[in-house]
Formats: sequence, C-alpha cells, structure tokens
Amino acid sequence: MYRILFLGTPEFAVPSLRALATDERFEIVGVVTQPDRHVGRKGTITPPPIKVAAQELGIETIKQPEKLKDEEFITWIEEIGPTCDAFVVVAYGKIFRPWFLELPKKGLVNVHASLLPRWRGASPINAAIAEGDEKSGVSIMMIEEEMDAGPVLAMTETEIANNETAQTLHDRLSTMGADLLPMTLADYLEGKIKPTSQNQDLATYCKMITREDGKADWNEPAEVLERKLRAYTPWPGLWMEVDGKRIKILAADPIDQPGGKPGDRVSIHGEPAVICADQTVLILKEVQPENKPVMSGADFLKGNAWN
RNA sequence: CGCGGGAUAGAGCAGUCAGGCAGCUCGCCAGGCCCAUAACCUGGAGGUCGUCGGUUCAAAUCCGACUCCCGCAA
Repeated sequence: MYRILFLGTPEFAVPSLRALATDERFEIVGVVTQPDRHVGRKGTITPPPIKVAAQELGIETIKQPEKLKDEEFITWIEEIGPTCDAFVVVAYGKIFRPWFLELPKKGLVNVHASLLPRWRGASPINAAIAEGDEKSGVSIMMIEEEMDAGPVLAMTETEIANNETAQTLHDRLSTMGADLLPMTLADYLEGKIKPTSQNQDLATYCKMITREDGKADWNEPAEVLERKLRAYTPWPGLWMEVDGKRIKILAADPIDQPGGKPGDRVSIHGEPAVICADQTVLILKEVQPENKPVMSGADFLKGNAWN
C-alpha cells in the first residue's frame, strides 16, 4: 500500500478523500485541514467538511494547523512526511513553500478544477462560467512552487451547459476528480505515467472572488451579466442596490431590446428589468431583497417601487 | 451570547414611531367593454395582523417571552 497524506478543506475535496480512503492501494496516514471556524448566523464553530468526512472514514490522525509554520505541526510533518509516497492536495487553501514540497518521496499531487493551463488560480470554476467557456474539467497535476503551474498527469473534460451554475459544475467536477484520482495516483507512483509540462503561453489566471465581484455593472451586456449570475451562484451571487437596499438576482433572462440608458429600471410584461449595454436588457425572473425570502420578479414588482 | 432586518387576505407590500373603522398593488370570482389583451370599467369573495401572556375603555400598533424566516460579518 502506498502511504498518502491528504490535505484538503471544503466540500469539493470530500469525494476525493473518500475515493482514496476506500481504495485498497492506498493508506491514508493522516489528514491535514483548516482549523474549525465560526460559521453561520449564530457564529457557531463548525469543522471543515474534510474533517467530518475523515472522522466518518475512521481516519484517526487529523491535523488542523493555523499556519504551516506552526512549530508543533512542523515537528509532526517532518517526521511523517518522508515516510509518505506522496501528499494529495485538494483545495486545501494554503500555498506551499519549497521545503514542504520536498517532504514526500514523490511530491505533491493536486486536483485542480480546470483544464490547465487555462484558469490557474483560486476560482477556476467561476471563471470558466463567467467567461462563457464551452467546456471545463479537472486536472491532476504535480504541485510546484509557482501556483498551478506544475506538469499534468491526467485530465477529464466536461461540457458546460448553458444553464450551468458554479454550484452544479462544482459538484460534477468534484466527483470527476474523485473518479480520476485513484487510478492516476497509482499509475504515477508505479511509474506508468509521467507528468507532462503545461504550455505556459496558453495560461490564464483567475483571482479570488470578492463580494464586490457580484455587483451588477449595467455597462456590460445582459448576456455577460447572466453568465456572471450563474458563475457566482451560490456566492456571492449577482446583486444590485435599489434605494440603498441590496437585492440579489437569483435568475434572469438576457434579451435584445433597444432603448434606454444602461442602469435604467423598466418593467416588461409585469417583470422587473434593467437596461444593459449594447441594446440589451436583463429581465429579473427571481430575486431576493435584503431581509426577505426569495420571490419571483413579478411578485417583487407588486409591492415595491421600481420605475 | 458576533451585528442587523422581518412575520398584516392566495402573492408582494403600507400601516407600528404618535393606540381609535383592516388598507394598497396584483391575483381570484362575477359582470361589462373591445377585432383584440399581459389593456380598461363595475361589483364581489377572501384576515386568529406569527404564537402566548401583560398594560389599556380600546392593541396590528405599547411591554415581556417564544416560534419561524432572512441580510451582513466570518
């Protein structure tokens, strides 16, 4: 059995951990994940999904260092690291320094949610939808010092549907990564496949998303805004401000219709709409005003000033 | 005990600060108008004002507790 240390944090990484933990070829010697954080409206302390999954899988060694430089963690990792054939990293959430990359015998293997070298960085799933890519996928690659730039071991593609949200694509890629990981990892450790360098010239990059990214810019065409809506679902979503109050736009239709200035609020067939760039209009099909439950655009229009 | 908002007719909302007839828009039902309607006109039905208790001549409104929902922050 190959000795593997797993590093990961969010829901995206859970299928990969399960796939490895239930595979007879691998022994998970430990799981490293982010510390428990305050989560939710009441600020209750919640463990990251990977911690919960690891406990369910009966993995006893779970480390949650605040920083990779914590002395206690360094002592532990320097002892166990060299006994591992590889570390597997799936959305752990921290950048690894060179000393860390040299710990396991055959390096760090990473599952990345894009078709590298496209969309290196922190939000590949969102970027693929926001930019209107026709396909996405998962890449399994070797971690090197430069972010997401290491050579690739394997890839799987998937079509992006025209109603795809970051949520649905996230879930599918999460499963695809888990399906591809065990075989790829075993083949790599057995020397059956070699990493292939990325074409640096084709690399594109995406940044960490912030709440402000979700604010609707009506100087963009409606089609782009609708893509952003899906790209930023469930967070931060597409939103706008009306009379100082935030309104989330949960579903919208872009249409071509001349007239009006970008940002003008109009109503079309009883539904709220906003003029966008290039003679386009975004119809708001489903919205959620601040402190209100989700409602249809038509319902919203009945009780709120709009025009 | 992280900060804050909300619950009123089937839907969306006003009314609460300053207690005094239960309102608006839409939908629904009936009728009218029109070549036509996602248009217009007339009439109608539909409410334990989230729950429990308190104050008061009188509570959607003031006070207390509770339930449920949501925005922000992380």
